[in-house]
Amino acid sequence: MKKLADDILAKIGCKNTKPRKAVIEVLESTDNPLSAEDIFLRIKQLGESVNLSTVYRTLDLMETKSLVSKTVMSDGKARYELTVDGHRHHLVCTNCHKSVPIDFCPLEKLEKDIGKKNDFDITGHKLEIYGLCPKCKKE
Amino acid sequence: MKKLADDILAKIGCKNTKPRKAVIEVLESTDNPLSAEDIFLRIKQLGESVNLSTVYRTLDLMETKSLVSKTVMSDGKARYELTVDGHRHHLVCTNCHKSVPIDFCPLEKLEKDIGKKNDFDITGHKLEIYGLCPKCKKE
DNA sequence: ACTTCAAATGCAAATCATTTGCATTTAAAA
DNA sequence: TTTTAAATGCAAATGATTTGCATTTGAAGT
Repeated sequence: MKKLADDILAKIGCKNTKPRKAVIEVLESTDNPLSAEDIFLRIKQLGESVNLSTVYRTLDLMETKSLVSKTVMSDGKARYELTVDGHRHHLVCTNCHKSVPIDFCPLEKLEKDIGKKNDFDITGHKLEIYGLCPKCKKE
Repeated sequence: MKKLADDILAKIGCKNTKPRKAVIEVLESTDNPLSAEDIFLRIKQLGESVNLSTVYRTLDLMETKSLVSKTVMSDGKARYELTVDGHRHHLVCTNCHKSVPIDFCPLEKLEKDIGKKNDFDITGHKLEIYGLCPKCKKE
């Protein structure tokens, strides 16, 4: 079977290595942003071995190619997610740090106007909504 | 003359010290988010002396009291700004890192609906719009 | 004003996510 | 296969932020 990971690596025009495939496959398998270490650990759980540096290098590479978005969260760690299926925003629990993707973007229509008004060439945006998730509410 | 810094410190109920006043005054004097080091350097320029640790401690303190908002930017450094006059979003130049405050918030009305839909207690959000500023566009 | 003491500061050392240098390995072009 | 630039692993470096601790200081009570 053909894997998305292979397509992505082919598109970037870089070597199709096992560590890179592993990183992409982990990112594919979730809809929450993951930290480099999350990804590292999940790869290990799958029985493979990668170096954390390589995870970082792969993520950086993909970010430069706009295939991954990087967001530094308030805990000081960055979270990464595939942008292959369009950008996405999240509800983030301020207690347990879990996040839930939301399916719309209030910026899409506004960006152009804002850009014109301020003479900026808008290239993107980042939005996160914070709160307490159902579980943490109860505690 | 009465200073905002004094009011703020009184409100938090903590000691009114020179370093803390200096941090708040620097934050008051700008409408861009500043890094801890930015603040540290500006205080020095004003002829005063503070320790960088103290700047961090003051910012942390104020963040816990919701008087300052902290945003970790993609360069890995956090930027801080007063929230005294309500929260605010910014246009951030991806080239020179300058930022311009924008005066509206597309989330205000939507937050409640999103919260209900996902069973979250929403406490806030963070939004940044990226692009090239007028200067950097030309280069 | 003076005393007292918890709170705040300064300094240096520690932390921790991320980055980097370099020797070794590997994908893929010839 | 052979070749070679690109990628990896490992350990050490980096850099923003945090922390431990001895010293200083604001402000509450006298």
